[in-house]
Amino acid sequence: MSSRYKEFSTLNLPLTEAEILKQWEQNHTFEKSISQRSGASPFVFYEGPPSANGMPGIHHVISRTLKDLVCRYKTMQGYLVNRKGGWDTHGLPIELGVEKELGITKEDIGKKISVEAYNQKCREAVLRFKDKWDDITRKMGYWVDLNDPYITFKNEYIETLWWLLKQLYSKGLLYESVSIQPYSPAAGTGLSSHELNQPGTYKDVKDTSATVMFRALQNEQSKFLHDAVHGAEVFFLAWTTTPWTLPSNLGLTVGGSIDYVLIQTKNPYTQLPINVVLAEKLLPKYFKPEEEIKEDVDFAASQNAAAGVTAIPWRRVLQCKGKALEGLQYEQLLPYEANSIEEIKNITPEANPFRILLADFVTTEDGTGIVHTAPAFGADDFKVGKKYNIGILTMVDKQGKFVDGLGEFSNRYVKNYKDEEEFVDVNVDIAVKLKKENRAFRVEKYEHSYPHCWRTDKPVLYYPLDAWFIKTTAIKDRLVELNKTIQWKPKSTGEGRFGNWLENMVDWNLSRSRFWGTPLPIWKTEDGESIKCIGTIDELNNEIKLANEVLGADINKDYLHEGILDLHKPYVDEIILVSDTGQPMKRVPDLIDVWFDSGAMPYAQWGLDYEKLSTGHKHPFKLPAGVEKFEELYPASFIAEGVDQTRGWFYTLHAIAGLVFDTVAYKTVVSNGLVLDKKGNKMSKRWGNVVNPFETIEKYGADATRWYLITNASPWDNLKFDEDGIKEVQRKLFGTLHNIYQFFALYANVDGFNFSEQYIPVSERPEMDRWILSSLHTLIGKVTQYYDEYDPTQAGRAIEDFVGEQLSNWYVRLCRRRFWKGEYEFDKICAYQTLFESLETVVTLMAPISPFYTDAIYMSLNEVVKKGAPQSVHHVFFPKAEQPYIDTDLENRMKLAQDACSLILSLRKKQNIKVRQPLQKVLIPVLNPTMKAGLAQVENLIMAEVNIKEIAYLNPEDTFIHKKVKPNFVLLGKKMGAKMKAISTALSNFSQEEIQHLEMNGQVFMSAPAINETILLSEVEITAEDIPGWSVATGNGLTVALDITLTKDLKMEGDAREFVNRIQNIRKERGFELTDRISVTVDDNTNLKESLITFKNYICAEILADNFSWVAGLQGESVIEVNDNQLVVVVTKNK
RNA sequence: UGGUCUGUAGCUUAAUGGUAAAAGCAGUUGCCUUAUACGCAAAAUAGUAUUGGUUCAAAUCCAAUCAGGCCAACCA
Repeated sequence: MSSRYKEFSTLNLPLTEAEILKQWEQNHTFEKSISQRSGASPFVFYEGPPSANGMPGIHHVISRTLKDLVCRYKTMQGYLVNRKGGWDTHGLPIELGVEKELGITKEDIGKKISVEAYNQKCREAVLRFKDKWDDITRKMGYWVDLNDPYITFKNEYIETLWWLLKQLYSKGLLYESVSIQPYSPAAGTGLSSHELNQPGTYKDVKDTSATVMFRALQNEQSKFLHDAVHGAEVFFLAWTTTPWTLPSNLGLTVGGSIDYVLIQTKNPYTQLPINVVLAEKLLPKYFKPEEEIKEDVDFAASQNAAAGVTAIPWRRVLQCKGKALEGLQYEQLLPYEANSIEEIKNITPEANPFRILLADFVTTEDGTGIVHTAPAFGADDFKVGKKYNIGILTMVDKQGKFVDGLGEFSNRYVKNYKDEEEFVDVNVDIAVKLKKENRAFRVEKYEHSYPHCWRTDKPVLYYPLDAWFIKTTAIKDRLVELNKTIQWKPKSTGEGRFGNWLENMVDWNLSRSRFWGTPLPIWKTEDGESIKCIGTIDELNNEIKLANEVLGADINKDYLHEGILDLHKPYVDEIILVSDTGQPMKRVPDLIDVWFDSGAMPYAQWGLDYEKLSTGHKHPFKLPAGVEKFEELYPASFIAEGVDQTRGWFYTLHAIAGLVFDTVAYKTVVSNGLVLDKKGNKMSKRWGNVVNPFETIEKYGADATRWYLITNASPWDNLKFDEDGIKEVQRKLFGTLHNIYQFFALYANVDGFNFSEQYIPVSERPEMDRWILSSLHTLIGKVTQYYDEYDPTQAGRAIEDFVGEQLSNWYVRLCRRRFWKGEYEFDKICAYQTLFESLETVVTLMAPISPFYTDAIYMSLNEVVKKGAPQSVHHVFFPKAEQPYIDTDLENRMKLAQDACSLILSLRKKQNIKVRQPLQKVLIPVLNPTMKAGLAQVENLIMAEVNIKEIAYLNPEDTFIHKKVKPNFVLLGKKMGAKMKAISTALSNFSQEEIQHLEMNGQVFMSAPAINETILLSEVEITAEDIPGWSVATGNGLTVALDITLTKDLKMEGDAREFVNRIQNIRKERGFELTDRISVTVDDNTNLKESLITFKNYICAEILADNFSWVAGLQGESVIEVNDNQLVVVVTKNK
């Protein structure tokens, strides 16, 4: 135990942090913070795994600070908070990175490089920046266990994923279906949404668009249409920008509540009379108002109109809602062998195509309000097509050309995918054919933005691809219900963004056709009749042997002895299983969505426990030492990530937990906003405005950075990152704290204070001490509440205010003398104990947010004062707000004193009178006895602080003061409502007599016609406004008047004080110790002699002078100036 | 395009629907110190993106618009 408090030189956060970090590592401070809580109730935290294949950025620092501070706080609250780290290691970004590095594309994999070698590369790339991540984790002070992290590419991890998938499969929640995905025929590959979001993907192109006519079948259901036009043909108009999808058409979709009209008109190309149906709102797009005909005329007669006449007369015949059209049938537009009804039924036996369907995605913005629906080539089309079971036709192959059996269009590319010079756009030919057949109503070029493949620059198609899905929609309602039990910060993300997402959820498309990821554990026979879903490695190994036994010789021969060693491609794909009927089964080549990896982390981080598995345990997962039940680790009490994870991790965690275990995965989730640059732009490498967290931490320290990130904006708001903000935190908060500590250490070392004296009960301490301790405990209460509400921003701001305003600027400043004056006895000990306690407590409150410097102070304090204190601030229990300490009245009257001082100082400033110059008197009007009593208790303080000799009070009944009255709007507003305006005006016009009357009687009846109400004294606020004839200042309901007369005595005292100040400066300049005694000699020839002699005793006491003498014509090195008088002095240190 | 969040002094943030919109930073002026120019004080700076509405009372509630962020999409 040291006997002296460590005294630091100037504040150097980065240096201090490095030392603390070393100590933490030597003393295993983090590990102990957990082991010390063993047996305590757990607070479960999940670490969202970062991907270590890129450099960490400042945005990682903010979300990790948030996680860290909650975990530290909960630890201090007495919980056991385990923090297992993890790494996300699969996924597209990693693959793309490797492809870029190797200079290859997806198509080259398996050709130029084997899948085995490629995956090996990925495995190496995955943890490329692990060192950097580990480094930032250390340096920023993020406490997480990185010794035993979960890693998503490990077999045990993948195995758990398989087990989960098998649970889903067994419940019938995992199924294969077709999904419509972006596909690049030129590159021969599907595109991920990530690839589609590359810049420049969407380009404006001009395409041939056609409004085409589908002929309605005449039957009972369509009678109302045909009757309206005397049995003539009726056509549905539909618009498309992709005529090549027309041979695959199987339906027409309308909006149920949209108004449609039947129009009698002529085909502009053939001039034949026709009747068409389209949305009423879109009539102006096709017909001119002036050409509308109201009466029933013979349209066929106008057929012979002169050539060149472009007018298209039209007439409304009938109007109906889309709902009325539902189920109407129409004739196939472009029938060929390949898309005959027999072929359609071949693919989908129960198909019932060529009907009108209802869906709510139909709008009346474009086209005709009737949407041509080809289920193969649009996600919406597919969805509505499936609902109505209209089948599916894919008349375009994977190269992007029409299939055989489409007549003249067979084998033609639908877009110029091969860069043919003679390319003739098949879309134009289709349009021409339809024009000739009286099936096109309008054909034109249409410019729109359309996605293109980023590799080949060719247009992308939406194409049906086989995929495996998780039937999340099956438990949609349950997921919505469970979500309501989750505490979201901010609330709106949970209710709005996440809630909406759940409401509009679709099944989870799990398939990815990539190479580096968790393989889908599903094997199928060639004919697809038989399917096996594998749940564990053991199960797979048994199946491997079984297949070898049944199918014979070479099957799985490499995997017979040790079983499978790596669950990745290509090995899993080499394994052939056998069906119950003896057929060989191959694995479905897909990988699963990486989001399943991270969403399954609550289970997979532990791995499967075979023993529990064999007994059918509900949670067959391994458990870390000391944990008895899985329930101690699940669900999470708290998780936090960026708001961009809403549809990512937050969703997959929620979905998997709901699907497999019917619970939530987390009880509280904080989604933090993004970090923008100081102009509010998103940080991106392209803009070069990315902030390097290493540099920031090195420059300003992790503590200041963390504090800034947390207190500048609420975590869920976006943060505009500005270095100047960190500087300010460093300077203001940490600088101030540092000075307070330094001040304490300096004097405590002089006096040898080490808290060995008995703890002095608060009630016995001086008012100032009771005040700061009361404020401190009020602060503890606030901070605890804010932390508990996951609102560290408010907690931090409250602490900042306390440290800066209360502790430093008021308590320490006013109490300085107590530390250096007088003997080491009661008052001094009180001061030390109080300041010690305040410092220790305040660093404890701050510790979760900025863990380093607070620990440095904590340790320094307790190196001298070891009251059996724990080794680190992170091991102590969070302070509790103790009611006995809290004295609200005291805090209020101190506030009064602070306000009074502030006002008096502002008056001094106005009059240009220095604080060192004493003044005689200040006048304060008091409005009620409470105020007077309060002020009276702090008047000594005020007088000392502003250097005034006396305070006089003006009583309420004193007519000397000008008062003003105004309503208390909160109270009166509710009661008076509409009369408020009149009351407010009337009150402001009150005379001084009326106000006094109100004060004496406690109420007043206002008889103005619009009011007629009695107003109570408690319902108004009376303020003193002015004291005629005095120099006054008003603020915060307080008024002060200053007597600025300078008497001779005051003047002399002022001189003395100035003199003291100059001598103190000399002491400091010469580097004297605080306790050194001195002798002072002053030149006899000065106007100040009278002042100095009068106050000689005071002066000597202040400057610790034993001798004070006068010499005429003194020569010396020090010439000082006191109130415009030059003066030579000689100061010498006494031996 | 849809959903959602945000918009307050030059900048960063405050303000249970309650009436001269509060701070800090930067700039200006002056000042203190046996902890502190990393400090203290003063003056100045906005009428709360816009437009309407509800209300005795709106930065705050409602609607629309505009701008920005995020998420999802881009489908005829």
